[in-house]
Amino acid sequence: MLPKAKYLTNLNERTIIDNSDPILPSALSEDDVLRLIEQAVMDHRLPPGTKLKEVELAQVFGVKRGAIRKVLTRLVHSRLADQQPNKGVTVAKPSVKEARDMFSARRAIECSMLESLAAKITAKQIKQLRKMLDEEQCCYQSGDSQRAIALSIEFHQVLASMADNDVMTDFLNDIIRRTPLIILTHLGDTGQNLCRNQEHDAIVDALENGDGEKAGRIMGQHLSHIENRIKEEPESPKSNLAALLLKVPS
Amino acid sequence: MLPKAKYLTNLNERTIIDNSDPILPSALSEDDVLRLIEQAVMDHRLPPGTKLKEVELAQVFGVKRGAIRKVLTRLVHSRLADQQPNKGVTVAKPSVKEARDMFSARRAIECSMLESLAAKITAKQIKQLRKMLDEEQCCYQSGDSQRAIALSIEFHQVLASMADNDVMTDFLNDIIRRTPLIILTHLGDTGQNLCRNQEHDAIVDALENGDGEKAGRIMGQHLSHIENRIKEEPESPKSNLAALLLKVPS
DNA sequence: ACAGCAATTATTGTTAACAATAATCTTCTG
DNA sequence: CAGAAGATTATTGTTAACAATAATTGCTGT
Repeated sequence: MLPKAKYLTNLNERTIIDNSDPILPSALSEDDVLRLIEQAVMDHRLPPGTKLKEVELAQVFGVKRGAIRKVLTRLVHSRLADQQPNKGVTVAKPSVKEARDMFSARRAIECSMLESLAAKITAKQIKQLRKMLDEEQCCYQSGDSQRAIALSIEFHQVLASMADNDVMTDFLNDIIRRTPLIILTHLGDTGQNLCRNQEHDAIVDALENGDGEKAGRIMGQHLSHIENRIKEEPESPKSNLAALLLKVPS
Repeated sequence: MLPKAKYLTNLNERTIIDNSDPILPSALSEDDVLRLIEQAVMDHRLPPGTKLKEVELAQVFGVKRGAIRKVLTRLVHSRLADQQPNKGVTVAKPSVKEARDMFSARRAIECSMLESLAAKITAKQIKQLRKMLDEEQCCYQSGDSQRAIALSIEFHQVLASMADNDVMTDFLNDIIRRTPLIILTHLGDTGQNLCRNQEHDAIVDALENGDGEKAGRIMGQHLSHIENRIKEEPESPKSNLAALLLKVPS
């Protein structure tokens, strides 16, 4: 028998990115690896709680363990993953409190950004935003909901970049990257789109009229709508477990 | 001649924490080292632009280089330090834009927190806040301005912890840790206290009355006052240099 | 003197081997 | 068979040696 293949030994049945061929298109940089993992988390391909083993990841991406180690450190620092000493790192499972805090933070940041943006937004930027929303609508109607959701998220990020506050933008992007984890752990992978398109439209309308206060108010409601859909849901694991355990033989 | 001392070889004249004796009270943990460096930055003992050499730090703290390496990574990630590949890491020098963005972010976050805090703050917490402010005032009058400034900063942090939003609190603490760098690079080490005590008092008053909107408004003004003192100042290095170089012999 | 160049030193970056810990499997005994 | 004790394997954590790069020094010729 031949020895095991060099790159794909020891993989679970769930591979993270792609296991069709030995993944070495060239050397993957540390940033590349980080982005690939982040994207996998955001795309729900890497569910909360998944163990991220160092050697396995190193083999998958064809990099040294040290590189993976640094990437994991960064993931932990941005709270996309949890680390327990000597036990490894797993993709994070945000609590409901954390979810609530994150939405509250988003409201504060995004409303503030909209108010400053309304005062300086250009016609060209309005046009760009409308184009994005049109494209998103197209994707929904043509059934490409994966891309539609991505565009819906990107809408918020583009707004942030237009507001031109790097500190807030970084923070917001951190939160946005963590939101899919909330959805997945507290709502399940129902695949429903989470942004209401007409609210995005209304935000752009308010911005066009220079009404930052109104834009902020709509954004606040918009985020609350998303948050409420999550808060309604019971905390699945515990309740399920309890229901199973307490089932008395009748 | 004896060989060089084991722990204090190769140190610059500016030692970072203390060079009075070989610093090995026991093993310093990674977190300890991080906190010591952060504190040194916040206390203006480690001015912006200072190079943080790995081996030197390792000797100072009596830890391995690998540990320092991880600490530096964390400092860079929280933007207290800048890293250039193959050139090492230096204490960060925030730009004026970054300073402006940071204050804007602080306004958004702290105002939002105050509004939610006002709705739920307890009499006991009010008492705790007033006690802090009294103590701060005492320190000023007794000349212990170092401690007074620390208390002034802590006031903001305690407000955040009372608001009980972990996501915002983490973010705010990051920003607060970075503010001393702004002060130092754009205003110089004038040692003036940067928070107006009477504004802190007014914030507590508004909180006690449950008037979150007013508390937030005062906080916004309060932060603007601090920010303006910085923005007034010209960007020292460039302008000074130009003034010196362009001085024509008359 | 001083610009250019080579050699040296200093500093950061990487890696493979080792150590420590946790998880899993085996065996043994009641 | 249950379950504890021990052995084995798997995984994470640390370190010292090496490599790569940048900064410094010293030299040389004009």
